[in-house]
Amino acid sequence: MSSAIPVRVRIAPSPTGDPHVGTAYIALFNYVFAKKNAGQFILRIEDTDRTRSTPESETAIMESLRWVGLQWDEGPDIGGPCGPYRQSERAEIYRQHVAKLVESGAAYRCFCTAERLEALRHEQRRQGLFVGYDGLCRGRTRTESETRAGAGEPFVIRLAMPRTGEIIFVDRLRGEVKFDNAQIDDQILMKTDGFPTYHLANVVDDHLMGITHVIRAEEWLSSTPKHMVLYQAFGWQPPEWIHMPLLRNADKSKISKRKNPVSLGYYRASGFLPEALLNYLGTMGWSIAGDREQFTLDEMIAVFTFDRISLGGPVFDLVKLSAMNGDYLRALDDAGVVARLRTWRLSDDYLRSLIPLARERMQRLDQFLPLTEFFFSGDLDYAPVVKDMLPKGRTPKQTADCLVTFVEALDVQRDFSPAGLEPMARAFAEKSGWATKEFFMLVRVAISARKATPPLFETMTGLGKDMARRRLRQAAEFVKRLPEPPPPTDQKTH
RNA sequence: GACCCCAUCGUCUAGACGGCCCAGGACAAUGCCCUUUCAAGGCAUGAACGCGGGUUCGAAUCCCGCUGGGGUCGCCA
Repeated sequence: MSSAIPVRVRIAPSPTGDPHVGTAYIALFNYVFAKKNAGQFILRIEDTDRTRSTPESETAIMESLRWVGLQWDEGPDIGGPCGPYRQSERAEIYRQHVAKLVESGAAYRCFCTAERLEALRHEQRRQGLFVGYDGLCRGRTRTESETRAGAGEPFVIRLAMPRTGEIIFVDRLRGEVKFDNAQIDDQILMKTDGFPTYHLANVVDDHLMGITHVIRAEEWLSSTPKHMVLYQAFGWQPPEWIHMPLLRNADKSKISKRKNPVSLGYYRASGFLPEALLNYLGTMGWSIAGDREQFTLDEMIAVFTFDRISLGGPVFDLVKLSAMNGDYLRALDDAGVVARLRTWRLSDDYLRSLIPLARERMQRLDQFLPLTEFFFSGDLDYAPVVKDMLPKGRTPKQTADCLVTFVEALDVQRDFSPAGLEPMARAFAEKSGWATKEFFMLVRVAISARKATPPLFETMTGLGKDMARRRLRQAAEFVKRLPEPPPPTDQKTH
C-alpha cells in the first residue's frame, strides 16, 4: 500500500456488559488492516450511556482484547496523541461541537417528552407509516428555543436531516449505497443529560482522532447516512466505510447470548486458545487463498485484503471452532500444553481459590480432584442426575423456564461474589414462587451435575459468571427435553 | 410495515478475465482401516450453485424480476 495518509482505525466498544465475541471479531479486522498498512489501531471506550456503562466492563473488555492478542496502539489506559480515549471524558468536546451545529442550523433543540415520542411512534406503527420523529420542534423559532432552554426546560438536540434528495455513500464491500433522505428522521445528537449519543460522539471522535477507515458491523449500515450528514454539517471529510457482515446464530439471526455463548470470558474459561479463536474469527466472512483455513495472525496480516470478504452473514459454529482449537492444541508440544493449562485453570491462583471449598471435605489429597472436578470441566452430562433435575411437583417446562429466567437475572448481576449472589438468589426464588430449598438444589445440580457440592454461592463464584450461566442454560436445555409427566389421574382421592 | 443489505453442500467457504466446475477444501454425518479402549490419523460415501427470465457459442460466475434470509427504524451502542 502506498497511500499518503497513514491508516488509522479503531475499535469502539461500549462498556455495558461482558466482553463480546463480536467485538473481538470487528477488532480483528481493524487490527489486521492497521498492521497490514503500518497504521494505528486505536481503542476508544464509548461510555456515553451513563446508566449502563461500568468501569468493570471496561476493564474486562481490555483484558479480553489483550487475551486474544489484539493490542491497541492508543487507548484510555496507554494514552496517545488524540486522547482522552474515553468518551465520558470528552463531554466538553461534544458540547462545543453540537453548539456549532445549533448555531449553523444543522441541529436544533427538541423539547418533546419521551411520552409524546412514544405515543407518536406507537401511532405511526399502528397506521403503518414511516416511524420516526415528526419534526415538531424543528419549526420553533430560535427565540422560542432559547427562551425555553434558558428557563430550564429539558431538551435534546436533534440533527436537522435534509428532507429531500438522497444521500449516497460508498461502502468498500458493497459499492454505492443510496438512501432517500425523506425516510431518515432527525436523530438525537445530545441527550437531556448533556451526553452525546453514539452518532455524534462517534463522528466527532473519528474525525478528531484522524480515523481513516471505519470498519464496523453491518448493523451500522443504515445509520451511515446520518453520519454522512454530520460530516457534511461539520465540513469534514468522511472516512472510508467498511461494514463487516454480522456473526449469526444457527438460525441466521444476529448472534445473541440467548442462542450462543457470546462472552469472551466463556471462551477463555472453556480453554479455547486465543490464537485458535482469532483464526476461527478470521474465517468468518474472510478467507485466505486456496484450500487453506488455518493461518496465524501474522499470515493473515501479510495477505489481507477486503476483496476476499464475503457478505453472507457467517453462522458462528462452536463445533467447528472446537475442532480448530483441537488442531491448535495438538500442534503444541507437551511443555506447551502444560504452559497453557497453567494459564488456564491449573494456575496457582485458581487452585488456591478452590482450597477453601475443598479442604474440610478432604481427608486425603487424592480426594481433591474428585471433589472439584466440575470446576475444570466444560459442559456437563446431566443424564446421571436426571432424577435430581426435577423437583417434586414441577414439570420439565416449569423447571426449564425457571432456570432460563434465572440465567437472565444473572446477566445483570454485577456482584458475583457469594455475598452478592445469595440475596439475589433468595429474592429470585421468592419472586418465582419456589422454595429456596428446592430452587437451590436445582441450581446446584445444574451447575455441577451433583447433589453434593461445596456451598452453592461459593461454587458459582468459583466457576465464574460465564461458566455458571452456560451450565444453567445447558441444564435448562436438558430439562426441556425431558418427557412431560402424565397428567394427574386423580381418581378416588379419599 | 418502511428502508437498506445479502443469497454455492446442514455449517464455514474456494470458485481472479464467464469456459479448467456434471463445482474443490474444512467442520458435522455415515462407513471402512488402524487400534486392548477412547481419541488422533488414514480412506471412502452422501450432501450445494434458491426460482424465473435474459445477455452469450458458453453462466455458480454478468443483468433484471421473484422468493428467501438478515439488519435498521431508542434520550442503547
